[in-house]
Parts: sequence; structure tokens; C-alpha cells
Amino acid sequence: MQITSRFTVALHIFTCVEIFKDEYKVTSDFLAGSINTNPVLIRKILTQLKAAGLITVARGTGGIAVTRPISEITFYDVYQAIEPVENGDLFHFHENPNPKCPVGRNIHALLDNKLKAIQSAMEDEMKKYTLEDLKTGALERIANEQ
Amino acid sequence: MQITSRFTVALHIFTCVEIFKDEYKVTSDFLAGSINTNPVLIRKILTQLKAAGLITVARGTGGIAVTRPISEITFYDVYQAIEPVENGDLFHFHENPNPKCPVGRNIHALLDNKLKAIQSAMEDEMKKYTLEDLKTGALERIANEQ
DNA sequence: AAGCATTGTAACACTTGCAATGACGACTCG
DNA sequence: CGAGTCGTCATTGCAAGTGTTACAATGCTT
Repeated sequence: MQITSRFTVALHIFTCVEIFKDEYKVTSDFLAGSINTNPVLIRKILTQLKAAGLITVARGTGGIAVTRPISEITFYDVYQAIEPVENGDLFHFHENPNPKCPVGRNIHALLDNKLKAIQSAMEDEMKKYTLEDLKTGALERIANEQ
Repeated sequence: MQITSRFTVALHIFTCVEIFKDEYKVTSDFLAGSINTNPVLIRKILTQLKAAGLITVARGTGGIAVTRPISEITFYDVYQAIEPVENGDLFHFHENPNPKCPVGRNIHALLDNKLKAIQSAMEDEMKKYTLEDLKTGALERIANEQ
């Protein structure tokens, strides 16, 4: 099981916006071209990012604007905006363990704090990376190409 | 997107084996009863655990034996045995970014080390918990019930 | 040797979620 | 008004997880 590609696509979108916003009009069609996917998928992701308050999208004229300084937006913010994880739990239990079994009726409580710690470790690492890191990294790589 | 319930089911299986192995014959039917699922699902998971060398399963007579001391088996070992993640990568990229776009042809290399760091943070945390923690935790909880 | 319980595995149906696509209304600007 | 763009819906295809049935293979037990 893998994290949806929508997460990496969202990071791709932010990178494109930052790199190209002065040079081109960054529309969902433009982004779909760079990512090589469908404009509708882009728009769905933009809708999620907008709902999370990370961006605003101009209707009609087109154009995407980031609402906060990109140094203040972390991978975790993007992840939370994109992944519609039920209750925010990364791990999934089997629904109805047998309450007559001593293990069955305790397994959930027993595992819960450990799984939460594992999930938190991942999320805390996500908070270390910002969109600014992404932009500067992209500029470096593009400069080194020539 | 969530981690499959097979992972937590596998941990449930190990806990049951440790708690009940002296008292009952722990078969796939017995486990299916505790977890409240299908014996075939249990057998599929047992097959994965066996392929990873964590357990042996006696055919015919039935019965599950752990091959190593449970203090030496971590959640990570179980996770690796269960999750058939492609290339071991937790995160998933969109397949074919546009090579004509400066961002498109660099995004993969740009994100790779960051995503790997995030994944490693999770996996390292998984290595902190062993099946022994699970067993002692379960015994405590069961004792406190009375 | 025969019977029984159990595992190993294949096959199938069902559900869910992601992704691709087309269509059309809503909105903004020139 | 008209062109361009976003917002959203419906449909389709596909993959994965899960539940279930069925049956062969295995190894005790008698």
C-alpha cells in the first residue's frame, strides 16, 4: 500500500507555481502538461489545497496564488490537505475483533499508542521540509543543467 | 490511503500465538475466530510471515512456531513481511512527468531524498517496538481486567 | 492403511478508491 | 457578448483488499 500520487503531484504543483508564476500563466492545463496527467485531476487537487487554505484560485482568469509565505508551508500541511485519511489514522484495524477473546478485546488499546507514535514520527519528519526548500532545490537543479 | 489492516492483523496473530500457545492449539480457524475474519485471510498472512522467515507453520497437525526470540522481532520486521510495497517506496510518483518541463524532469530527483527521510523516520520508529512489548502489554491488560 | 484435521492455494465475487475522460455550467476579464 | 478558465458531475477502467468456496497436499492418530 502506497501513499497516493496526489501528494507528490501537489508538491509538483507548488514547485511549478513558484518557478513559473512570473513567466507564464499557470493554469490547470499548463500544470497537467508538466505533470503529464489530466486537468481535472489537477483541479481536484487544487480544490483540496484551497479548502485547506493554502492557496487561492482565480476563477475565469485563471491563476494560483499561495496564501502564506512558502517558508511557512511544510510537507505536512500539504499532506494533511491531500490525504483524506479516516480519523487521521494511518493504520487500519480489522473492524470487529472478537470481544470474547482476551486478546481480541484488548488489541486495539494495546496497539493504539504504539501506532500513533509511529505515525507521529513520520509526520514530524514531514514538518521539517518546506515549500521553500523545494523551490530553492528546483532552482539549483535547473541551474546545474546548463 | 491507509496501511492495510493485514499489518495489524499480523500483530494480532503474534499476540495470540504467544498468549495461547500453551493452552490451545492455535490454528488458522482459532485465529480467525479471535480476529473475526476468514481463515483463508489468516493463512495468506501466515504464508507471508513464513516466507519472511519469522515463523514456521506445521502442515497437517497445525500449529505456529516463532523462529526467533520475540524480543528480537520488531514491528518493522512484521511490516516488511506483510506490506508488498513496490521497490520499498512508501510514496508514489505520477508515472511520466513531462521531460520538456524543467520542473517535470527534476521533480523526482528533487523529492526523492526528502521522501526517503520521511519514510525512514517511520521505519526507525517501528524498529523500537518488539513482539515482546506486545506480549507483556497484553498480559498486563488481561490481568487488569479482573 | 485409513481417516481426520489442518494448511496451501486457486478461483471468484464484491467493494472501494484512484485515475482518465468528456461534458457543461459558473465565473471573470477584455 | 465571447473567450478562457475553474468547479463539478457522471462514466469508465483498473487495481487492491477482503470474504468465500472448493479442493488438493500434508502429517498425525488409530
